[in-house]
Amino acid sequence: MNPLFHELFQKSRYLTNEINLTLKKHNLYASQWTVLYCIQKHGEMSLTQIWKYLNVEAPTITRTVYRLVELGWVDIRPGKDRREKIVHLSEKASQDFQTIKDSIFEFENRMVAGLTKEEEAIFIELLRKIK
Amino acid sequence: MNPLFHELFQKSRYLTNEINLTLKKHNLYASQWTVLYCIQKHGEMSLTQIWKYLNVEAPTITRTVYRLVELGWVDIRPGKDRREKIVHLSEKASQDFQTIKDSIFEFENRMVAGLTKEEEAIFIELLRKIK
DNA sequence: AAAATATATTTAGCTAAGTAAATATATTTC
DNA sequence: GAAATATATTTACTTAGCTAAATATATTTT
Repeated sequence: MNPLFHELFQKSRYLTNEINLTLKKHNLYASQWTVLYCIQKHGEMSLTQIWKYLNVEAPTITRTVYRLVELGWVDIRPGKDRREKIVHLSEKASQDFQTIKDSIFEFENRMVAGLTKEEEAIFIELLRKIK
Repeated sequence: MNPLFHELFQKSRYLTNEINLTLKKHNLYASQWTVLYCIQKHGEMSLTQIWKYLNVEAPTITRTVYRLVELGWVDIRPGKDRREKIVHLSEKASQDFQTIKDSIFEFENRMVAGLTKEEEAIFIELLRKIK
Protein backbone atom coordinates (compact mmCIF):
# COMPACT_ATOMS: atom_id res chain seq x y z
CA MET A 1 0.00 0.00 0.00
CA ASN A 2 1.08 3.58 -0.72
CA PRO A 3 2.76 4.73 2.53
CA LEU A 4 0.64 7.87 2.48
CA PHE A 5 -2.54 5.83 2.96
CA HIS A 6 -0.92 3.48 5.41
CA GLU A 7 0.26 6.35 7.60
CA LEU A 8 -3.08 8.14 7.34
CA PHE A 9 -5.05 5.10 8.51
CA GLN A 10 -2.60 4.36 11.29
CA LYS A 11 -2.75 7.92 12.56
CA SER A 12 -6.50 7.99 12.39
CA ARG A 13 -6.70 4.84 14.51
CA TYR A 14 -4.09 6.12 16.91
CA LEU A 15 -5.95 9.39 17.39
CA THR A 16 -9.35 7.79 18.02
CA ASN A 17 -7.75 5.49 20.59
CA GLU A 18 -6.11 8.45 22.31
CA ILE A 19 -9.34 10.46 22.26
CA ASN A 20 -11.16 7.51 23.80
CA LEU A 21 -8.53 7.43 26.53
CA THR A 22 -8.98 11.15 27.16
CA LEU A 23 -12.76 10.78 27.30
CA LYS A 24 -12.69 7.74 29.55
CA LYS A 25 -12.76 9.85 32.72
CA HIS A 26 -15.98 11.44 31.45
CA ASN A 27 -17.49 8.05 30.57
CA LEU A 28 -17.79 8.91 26.89
CA TYR A 29 -16.57 7.49 23.59
CA ALA A 30 -15.22 9.54 20.71
CA SER A 31 -18.26 9.19 18.48
CA GLN A 32 -20.59 10.04 21.37
CA TRP A 33 -18.64 13.20 22.08
CA THR A 34 -18.70 14.13 18.39
CA VAL A 35 -22.50 13.99 18.47
CA LEU A 36 -22.75 15.97 21.72
CA TYR A 37 -20.40 18.62 20.37
CA CYS A 38 -22.38 18.92 17.18
CA ILE A 39 -25.71 19.27 19.01
CA GLN A 40 -24.32 21.81 21.43
CA LYS A 41 -22.97 23.89 18.57
CA HIS A 42 -26.30 23.94 16.71
CA GLY A 43 -28.67 24.20 19.67
CA GLU A 44 -30.85 21.25 18.76
CA MET A 45 -30.91 19.00 15.73
CA SER A 46 -32.98 16.30 14.09
CA LEU A 47 -31.32 12.92 13.50
CA THR A 48 -31.11 13.69 9.80
CA GLN A 49 -29.43 17.03 10.44
CA ILE A 50 -26.86 15.26 12.60
CA TRP A 51 -25.88 12.52 10.15
CA LYS A 52 -25.82 14.91 7.21
CA TYR A 53 -23.62 17.32 9.12
CA LEU A 54 -21.24 14.62 10.38
CA ASN A 55 -21.23 12.90 7.01
CA VAL A 56 -22.06 9.43 8.28
CA GLU A 57 -25.02 7.16 7.55
CA ALA A 58 -28.34 7.44 9.35
CA PRO A 59 -28.22 4.10 11.23
CA THR A 60 -24.91 5.08 12.81
CA ILE A 61 -26.52 8.18 14.31
CA THR A 62 -29.70 6.40 15.39
CA ARG A 63 -27.57 4.00 17.41
CA THR A 64 -25.24 6.57 18.94
CA VAL A 65 -28.06 8.96 19.86
CA TYR A 66 -30.11 6.22 21.53
CA ARG A 67 -27.06 5.20 23.52
CA LEU A 68 -26.65 8.84 24.58
CA VAL A 69 -30.31 8.88 25.69
CA GLU A 70 -29.75 5.73 27.78
CA LEU A 71 -26.69 7.32 29.35
CA GLY A 72 -28.59 10.52 30.10
CA TRP A 73 -26.59 12.86 27.87
CA VAL A 74 -29.39 13.87 25.50
CA ASP A 75 -33.18 13.98 25.30
CA ILE A 76 -35.39 13.47 22.28
CA ARG A 77 -38.62 15.28 21.53
CA PRO A 78 -40.89 14.97 18.51
CA GLY A 79 -40.72 17.68 15.83
CA LYS A 80 -43.69 19.29 14.09
CA ASP A 81 -43.13 16.84 11.24
CA ARG A 82 -44.21 13.66 12.98
CA ARG A 83 -41.48 11.63 11.29
CA GLU A 84 -38.60 13.56 12.72
CA LYS A 85 -36.98 13.42 16.17
CA ILE A 86 -35.30 16.42 17.68
CA VAL A 87 -32.27 15.84 19.88
CA HIS A 88 -31.02 18.25 22.52
CA LEU A 89 -28.51 18.15 25.38
CA SER A 90 -29.74 17.06 28.78
CA GLU A 91 -29.25 19.14 31.93
CA LYS A 92 -26.29 16.94 32.91
CA ALA A 93 -24.65 17.29 29.50
CA SER A 94 -25.02 21.06 29.56
CA GLN A 95 -23.38 21.19 32.97
CA ASP A 96 -20.44 18.94 32.09
CA PHE A 97 -19.96 20.21 28.57
CA GLN A 98 -17.31 22.87 29.13
CA THR A 99 -15.11 20.60 31.27
CA ILE A 100 -15.12 17.86 28.64
CA LYS A 101 -14.53 20.37 25.86
CA ASP A 102 -11.52 21.64 27.80
CA SER A 103 -9.91 18.19 28.08
CA ILE A 104 -10.43 17.58 24.38
CA PHE A 105 -9.00 20.98 23.56
CA GLU A 106 -5.98 20.25 25.73
CA PHE A 107 -5.54 16.87 24.04
CA GLU A 108 -5.81 18.27 20.53
CA ASN A 109 -3.26 20.97 21.24
CA ARG A 110 -0.88 18.38 22.63
CA MET A 111 -1.22 16.30 19.44
CA VAL A 112 -0.46 19.20 17.09
CA ALA A 113 2.24 20.71 19.31
CA GLY A 114 4.86 19.53 16.81
CA LEU A 115 3.33 21.59 13.99
CA THR A 116 3.38 25.31 13.40
CA LYS A 117 0.08 27.04 12.58
CA GLU A 118 1.29 27.27 9.01
CA GLU A 119 2.02 23.55 8.85
CA GLU A 120 -1.45 22.83 10.22
CA ALA A 121 -2.93 24.87 7.38
CA ILE A 122 -0.77 23.12 4.79
CA PHE A 123 -1.73 19.76 6.21
CA ILE A 124 -5.45 20.47 5.91
CA GLU A 125 -4.94 21.79 2.42
CA LEU A 126 -3.09 18.65 1.31
CA LEU A 127 -5.68 16.44 3.01
CA ARG A 128 -8.38 18.12 0.93
CA LYS A 129 -6.48 17.41 -2.26
CA ILE A 130 -6.81 13.68 -1.65
CA LYS A 131 -10.09 12.76 -3.31
CA MET B 1 -13.25 19.88 17.13
CA ASN B 2 -10.03 21.14 15.59
CA PRO B 3 -10.71 21.08 11.83
CA LEU B 4 -7.45 19.22 11.28
CA PHE B 5 -8.76 16.21 13.19
CA HIS B 6 -12.22 16.50 11.72
CA GLU B 7 -10.84 16.46 8.17
CA LEU B 8 -8.43 13.65 8.94
CA PHE B 9 -11.17 11.37 10.29
CA GLN B 10 -13.51 12.23 7.45
CA LYS B 11 -10.86 11.48 4.86
CA SER B 12 -9.93 8.24 6.53
CA ARG B 13 -13.54 7.09 6.46
CA TYR B 14 -13.99 8.27 2.90
CA LEU B 15 -10.90 6.38 1.75
CA THR B 16 -11.83 3.08 3.43
CA ASN B 17 -15.29 3.32 1.85
CA GLU B 18 -13.77 3.95 -1.56
CA ILE B 19 -11.28 1.11 -1.15
CA ASN B 20 -14.14 -1.20 -0.21
CA LEU B 21 -15.93 -0.13 -3.37
CA THR B 22 -12.82 -0.84 -5.43
CA LEU B 23 -12.40 -4.25 -3.81
CA LYS B 24 -16.05 -5.21 -4.16
CA LYS B 25 -15.51 -6.75 -7.59
CA HIS B 26 -12.88 -9.01 -6.03
CA ASN B 27 -15.16 -9.94 -3.11
CA LEU B 28 -12.80 -8.49 -0.55
CA TYR B 29 -12.91 -5.88 2.21
CA ALA B 30 -10.17 -3.34 2.92
CA SER B 31 -8.90 -5.00 6.08
CA GLN B 32 -8.86 -8.40 4.39
CA TRP B 33 -6.81 -7.01 1.53
CA THR B 34 -4.41 -5.37 3.98
CA VAL B 35 -3.74 -8.76 5.54
CA LEU B 36 -3.35 -10.50 2.17
CA TYR B 37 -0.94 -7.82 1.00
CA CYS B 38 1.10 -8.09 4.14
CA ILE B 39 1.36 -11.89 3.92
CA GLN B 40 2.27 -11.80 0.25
CA LYS B 41 4.99 -9.28 0.95
CA HIS B 42 6.55 -11.36 3.73
CA GLY B 43 6.06 -14.84 2.27
CA GLU B 44 4.33 -16.33 5.28
CA MET B 45 3.65 -14.97 8.74
CA SER B 46 2.42 -16.01 12.14
CA LEU B 47 -0.65 -14.25 13.54
CA THR B 48 1.56 -12.34 15.95
CA GLN B 49 3.85 -11.17 13.16
CA ILE B 50 0.81 -9.90 11.29
CA TRP B 51 -0.76 -7.88 14.07
CA LYS B 52 2.58 -6.46 15.21
CA TYR B 53 3.40 -5.43 11.66
CA LEU B 54 -0.03 -3.89 11.01
CA ASN B 55 -0.11 -2.30 14.44
CA VAL B 56 -3.52 -3.61 15.45
CA GLU B 57 -4.56 -5.87 18.32
CA ALA B 58 -4.34 -9.67 18.16
CA PRO B 59 -8.09 -10.42 18.26
CA THR B 60 -8.65 -8.22 15.19
CA ILE B 61 -6.21 -10.36 13.21
CA THR B 62 -7.53 -13.66 14.51
CA ARG B 63 -10.97 -12.72 13.25
CA THR B 64 -9.88 -11.37 9.86
CA VAL B 65 -7.55 -14.30 9.16
CA TYR B 66 -10.21 -16.88 10.00
CA ARG B 67 -12.63 -15.09 7.69
CA LEU B 68 -9.97 -15.25 4.97
CA VAL B 69 -9.61 -18.99 5.58
CA GLU B 70 -13.39 -19.44 5.24
CA LEU B 71 -13.33 -17.48 1.99
CA GLY B 72 -10.42 -19.54 0.68
CA TRP B 73 -7.83 -16.74 0.46
CA VAL B 74 -5.34 -18.12 2.97
CA ASP B 75 -4.34 -21.38 4.63
CA ILE B 76 -3.03 -21.92 8.13
CA ARG B 77 -0.40 -24.44 9.17
CA PRO B 78 1.12 -25.06 12.61
CA GLY B 79 4.59 -23.67 13.31
CA LYS B 80 7.38 -25.52 15.13
CA ASP B 81 6.38 -23.65 18.27
CA ARG B 82 3.07 -25.39 18.90
CA ARG B 83 1.40 -22.19 20.07
CA GLU B 84 1.84 -20.34 16.84
CA LYS B 85 -0.10 -20.50 13.57
CA ILE B 86 1.51 -19.72 10.25
CA VAL B 87 -0.60 -18.08 7.59
CA HIS B 88 0.11 -18.20 3.87
CA LEU B 89 -1.72 -17.31 0.65
CA SER B 90 -3.87 -19.98 -0.97
CA GLU B 91 -3.50 -21.02 -4.58
CA LYS B 92 -6.48 -18.85 -5.53
CA ALA B 93 -5.09 -15.81 -3.72
CA SER B 94 -1.71 -16.20 -5.39
CA GLN B 95 -3.38 -16.34 -8.79
CA ASP B 96 -5.64 -13.32 -8.26
CA PHE B 97 -3.11 -11.26 -6.31
CA GLN B 98 -1.58 -9.20 -9.11
CA THR B 99 -4.94 -8.24 -10.60
CA ILE B 100 -6.24 -7.00 -7.25
CA LYS B 101 -2.99 -5.20 -6.53
CA ASP B 102 -3.33 -3.45 -9.87
CA SER B 103 -6.84 -2.14 -9.11
CA ILE B 104 -5.70 -0.87 -5.74
CA PHE B 105 -2.65 0.76 -7.28
CA GLU B 106 -4.85 2.42 -9.88
CA PHE B 107 -7.22 3.61 -7.15
CA GLU B 108 -4.44 5.01 -4.96
CA ASN B 109 -2.92 6.91 -7.86
CA ARG B 110 -6.30 8.39 -8.69
CA MET B 111 -6.68 9.57 -5.07
CA VAL B 112 -3.32 11.33 -4.95
CA ALA B 113 -3.51 12.65 -8.51
CA GLY B 114 -4.04 16.16 -7.10
CA LEU B 115 -0.72 16.10 -5.21
CA THR B 116 2.81 16.38 -6.54
CA LYS B 117 5.38 13.83 -5.34
CA GLU B 118 6.82 16.57 -3.18
CA GLU B 119 3.45 17.33 -1.60
CA GLU B 120 2.99 13.62 -0.89
CA ALA B 121 6.29 13.62 0.99
CA ILE B 122 5.37 16.76 2.92
CA PHE B 123 2.01 15.29 3.80
CA ILE B 124 3.56 12.14 5.25
CA GLU B 125 6.10 14.21 7.13
CA LEU B 126 3.38 16.39 8.70
CA LEU B 127 1.28 13.33 9.50
CA ARG B 128 4.21 11.92 11.45
CA LYS B 129 4.51 15.11 13.47
CA ILE B 130 1.03 14.57 14.88
CA LYS B 131 1.60 12.48 18.00
C1' DA C 1 11.42 -30.87 38.52
C1' DA C 2 7.94 -27.68 40.16
C1' DA C 3 6.44 -22.98 40.22
C1' DA C 4 6.34 -18.68 38.17
C1' DT C 5 6.41 -15.99 34.22
C1' DA C 6 6.04 -15.08 29.36
C1' DT C 7 4.13 -15.62 24.76
C1' DA C 8 0.57 -17.02 21.13
C1' DT C 9 -3.93 -17.34 20.30
C1' DT C 10 -8.83 -17.24 21.32
C1' DT C 11 -13.32 -15.85 23.39
C1' DA C 12 -16.63 -12.57 24.82
C1' DG C 13 -18.35 -8.26 24.50
C1' DC C 14 -18.06 -3.28 23.49
C1' DT C 15 -17.99 0.98 20.07
C1' DA C 16 -18.25 2.52 15.25
C1' DA C 17 -18.63 2.43 10.62
C1' DG C 18 -21.20 0.48 6.47
C1' DT C 19 -25.37 -1.51 3.24
C1' DA C 20 -30.03 -3.10 2.27
C1' DA C 21 -34.53 -3.19 3.25
C1' DA C 22 -38.69 -2.11 6.26
C1' DT C 23 -41.87 1.28 8.30
C1' DA C 24 -44.15 5.60 9.05
C1' DT C 25 -45.34 9.98 7.70
C1' DA C 26 -45.31 13.92 4.07
C1' DT C 27 -45.59 15.69 -0.37
C1' DT C 28 -46.48 15.58 -5.18
C1' DT C 29 -48.81 13.99 -9.21
C1' DC C 30 -52.53 12.45 -11.75
C1' DG D 1 -58.68 12.25 -3.23
C1' DA D 2 -56.05 8.10 -4.50
C1' DA D 3 -51.61 6.62 -6.13
C1' DA D 4 -46.95 7.44 -6.52
C1' DT D 5 -42.94 9.32 -4.73
C1' DA D 6 -40.03 11.29 -1.23
C1' DT D 7 -38.22 11.79 3.41
C1' DA D 8 -37.15 10.36 8.38
C1' DT D 9 -36.13 6.80 11.09
C1' DT D 10 -35.40 2.01 12.29
C1' DT D 11 -34.05 -2.95 11.93
C1' DA D 12 -31.03 -6.53 10.69
C1' DC D 13 -26.69 -7.80 9.56
C1' DT D 14 -21.67 -7.12 8.08
C1' DT D 15 -16.78 -5.50 8.66
C1' DA D 16 -13.30 -3.55 11.80
C1' DG D 17 -11.34 -1.77 15.57
C1' DC D 18 -10.78 -2.10 20.86
C1' DT D 19 -10.19 -4.19 25.99
C1' DA D 20 -10.23 -7.82 29.38
C1' DA D 21 -9.81 -12.28 30.49
C1' DA D 22 -9.22 -17.33 29.27
C1' DT D 23 -6.39 -21.13 27.39
C1' DA D 24 -2.38 -23.52 25.75
C1' DT D 25 2.31 -23.94 25.21
C1' DA D 26 7.30 -22.23 26.17
C1' DT D 27 10.77 -20.41 28.93
C1' DT D 28 12.88 -18.97 33.12
C1' DT D 29 13.53 -19.17 38.05
C1' DT D 30 14.02 -21.33 42.18
